[in-house]
Amino acid sequence: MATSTVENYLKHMLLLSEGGEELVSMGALAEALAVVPGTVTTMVKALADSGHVEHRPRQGVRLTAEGRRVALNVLRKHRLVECFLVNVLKMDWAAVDTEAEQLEHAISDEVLDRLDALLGHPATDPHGDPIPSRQGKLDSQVYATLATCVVEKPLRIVRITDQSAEFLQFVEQNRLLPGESVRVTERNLASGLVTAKKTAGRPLALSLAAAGKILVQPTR
Amino acid sequence: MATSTVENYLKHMLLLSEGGEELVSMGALAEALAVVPGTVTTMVKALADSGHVEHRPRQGVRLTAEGRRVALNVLRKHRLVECFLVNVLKMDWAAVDTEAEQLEHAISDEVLDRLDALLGHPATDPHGDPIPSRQGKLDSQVYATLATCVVEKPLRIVRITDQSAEFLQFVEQNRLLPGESVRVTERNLASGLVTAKKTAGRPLALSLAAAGKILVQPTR
DNA sequence: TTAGTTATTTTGATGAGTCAAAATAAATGT
DNA sequence: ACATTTATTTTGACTCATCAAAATAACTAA
Ligand SMILES: [Mn+2]
Ligand SMILES: [Mn+2]
Ligand SMILES: [Mn+2]
Ligand SMILES: [Mn+2]
Repeated sequence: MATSTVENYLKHMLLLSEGGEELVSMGALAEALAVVPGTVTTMVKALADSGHVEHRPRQGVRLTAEGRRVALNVLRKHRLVECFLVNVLKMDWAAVDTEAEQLEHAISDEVLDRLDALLGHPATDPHGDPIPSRQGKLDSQVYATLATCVVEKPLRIVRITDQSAEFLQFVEQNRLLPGESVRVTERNLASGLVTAKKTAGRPLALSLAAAGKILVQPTR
Repeated sequence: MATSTVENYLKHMLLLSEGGEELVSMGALAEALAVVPGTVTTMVKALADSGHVEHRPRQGVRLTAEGRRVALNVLRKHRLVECFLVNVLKMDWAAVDTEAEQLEHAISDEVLDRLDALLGHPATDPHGDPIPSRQGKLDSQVYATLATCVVEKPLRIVRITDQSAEFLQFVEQNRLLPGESVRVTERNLASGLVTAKKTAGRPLALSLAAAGKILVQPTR
């Protein structure tokens, strides 16, 4: 069995490659895993030996089919556990990522299946992040964000792509949760400000950086 | 935070001392943890340095108040997780010990509290093992077993003190689960055999060793 | 081109947890 | 009392995951 360290390396490679085939840089991986770059180089060489990744020295690293399989399984555990913590245990959605970071390595495939059934086979976790299927299929649909969407068009929030407690609390405070309706009333590239408005409520100002973390789709 | 290795050492010391103050031998601990005795000596010295245990060289080891506190918390997690797996996820009671062995190190105190509430603050786990209270109180009541109880007296099964899947499956097969009524119709020390009888059903033969793992109390 | 900047790799070291095998202490039996 | 058996401790070695700091390769700007 893969150690939790190995599982974390593989999961973060999957996340950093956007689910695709792109090479992930050593630096990005070091940053994501909070270790120094030299550590990543060492580990990646070991992962290449065990057949989980393909290492292109000085260019980057990519998951093999086997590495991707393991990574998807860990990601599925992470996101289903988040669902459980929020929907069943009623925990704060800003706190569950930290919890799931540990639990994703501790639950068996058997428990995973039963959790999935208990929760009714959800497609996304509480942040709108897609849950890989049991067969390893991961939704890779590309969405607009509050930083890139058409102005004045009515939108539905589908996903928040920042797991930090601070940002998630801000989102909750301002009722910008997945499922909510919203529209952008103004966007000023020069000042870097986006103004969003919910059907009921006063306009809210966001930086472009913050707006870019809120994924939306046109209301059908 | 204690590593999961440290948590396992402390938890097994608690179990091997029967919750009391007795010294635990290095050999017993090595056996329980499936490591060689030399490893235990090394680890116990480290645990003594960190204040979790008191080591009497060549005699044994015992938990300090702090070590006991940590051990009780881990044991509480283990047993509450077992309850969750059996009562909520409907898993086989013979399989949950292995699962809980990992999960006991991965869940936070926050999740522990919420699981406890979800389950309705159970006093015992699916095997009848007492769950330490949030305050660190552990029921230490001494029970008779099918190997020691009075013959022909009506009894209620309260606990199975063997976590092995084989034994638990045997117990389940023969409906000797905690809560069930039973009485011993015969006990032969020479042959080492105990005959137990449920109100409905044919008599069942058990070795003294097996009978000693089934804890009972007189039906009130 | 060439010098400087940045990313990556290499090297040497560390801590945690483990084992094998040798050394030692304690308990036991005659 | 002494030799033998058994439990424990010590020693030296190993794996995994990590860091600090030096070396190297690759990119970038003059
Ligand atoms: Mn993790
Ligand atoms: Mn999430
Ligand atoms: Mn454990
Ligand atoms: Mn149990």
